Amino acid sequence: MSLDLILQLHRATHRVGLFLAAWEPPLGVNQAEAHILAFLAQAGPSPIGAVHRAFAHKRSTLTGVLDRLEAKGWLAREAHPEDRRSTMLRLTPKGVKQATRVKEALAALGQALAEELSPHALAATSRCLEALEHAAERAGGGD
Amino acid sequence: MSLDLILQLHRATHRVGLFLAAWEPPLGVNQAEAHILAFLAQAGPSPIGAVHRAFAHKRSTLTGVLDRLEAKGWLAREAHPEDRRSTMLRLTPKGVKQATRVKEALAALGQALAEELSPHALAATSRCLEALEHAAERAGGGD
DNA sequence: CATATTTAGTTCGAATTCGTAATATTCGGA
DNA sequence: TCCGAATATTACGAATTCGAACTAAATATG
Repeated sequence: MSLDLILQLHRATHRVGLFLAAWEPPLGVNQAEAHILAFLAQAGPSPIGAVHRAFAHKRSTLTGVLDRLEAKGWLAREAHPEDRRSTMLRLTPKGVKQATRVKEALAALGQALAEELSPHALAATSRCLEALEHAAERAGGGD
Repeated sequence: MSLDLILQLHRATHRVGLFLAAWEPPLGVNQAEAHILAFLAQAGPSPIGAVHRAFAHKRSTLTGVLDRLEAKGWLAREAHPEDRRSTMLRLTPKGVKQATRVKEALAALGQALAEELSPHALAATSRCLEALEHAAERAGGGD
């Protein structure tokens, strides 16, 4: 049953957090911060809303996470050129360096995963997670 | 790349939380509590260690969650018949009722998911998540 | 043009989770 | 029997997340 799948999803997410926490030398970021660094490194400068949609954090939670990353000097809030309500996020050079370390850790996890699963299986999982997101969103989780 | 997969995993987990929070009538539990109720309903009376392994919460966190569930009258801590260090968790009748509601919500999500994906795809995802858990655990996330 | 609604983001207090250390009890093996 | 490991609790401050109210800017509506 897919009840198990949901519980498994939760467990796997926790385990990824433990994995990142155990990385040597320590990354110095928690899971939320790590993911946002990785996202910005990949997507380039992005409005806050894009990050919000990418992770489905509460907005207030996201503000706090961004505050911390900014305080560490890893990202900067800039004016959005086309919408003065909005804020652009850009990694600083130090932030890029930090994001690289996070990506190394995630890549190592991906490597370990790739040894056990075929690319086809990974792609199938990605599609399934996407379907899960859509299903959850449609059925009520709209923020 | 599987970097995306990890980010996607995080996003999907959050969306499940939003889905549960939006369920009507409100479940009255947060995600951690909901999952533990569902787990116990499915597994039957279980030692705390089993729940800990099932979700990879910090032990101190788990103690707090169990305290709340016990305070609400949904579960009881009982002596373990074979190991007097350990504690068995058993849902009360009220807890069973509550767990049923949680399972209905999760089943609805599973239903929405099943409309988009084949059982085969769901099974493949389950295997992939399992591999991810093992990979993360081996590579450093041992608690 | 004036007003209402929507969208983007922050603030702040409360609830939750975490990290760590200390304690107690019991199990299992040498 | 004795000692190390395992199971769980407690305590408590710190860090994180959340919920609700709020500001400000853009957009829609009449």
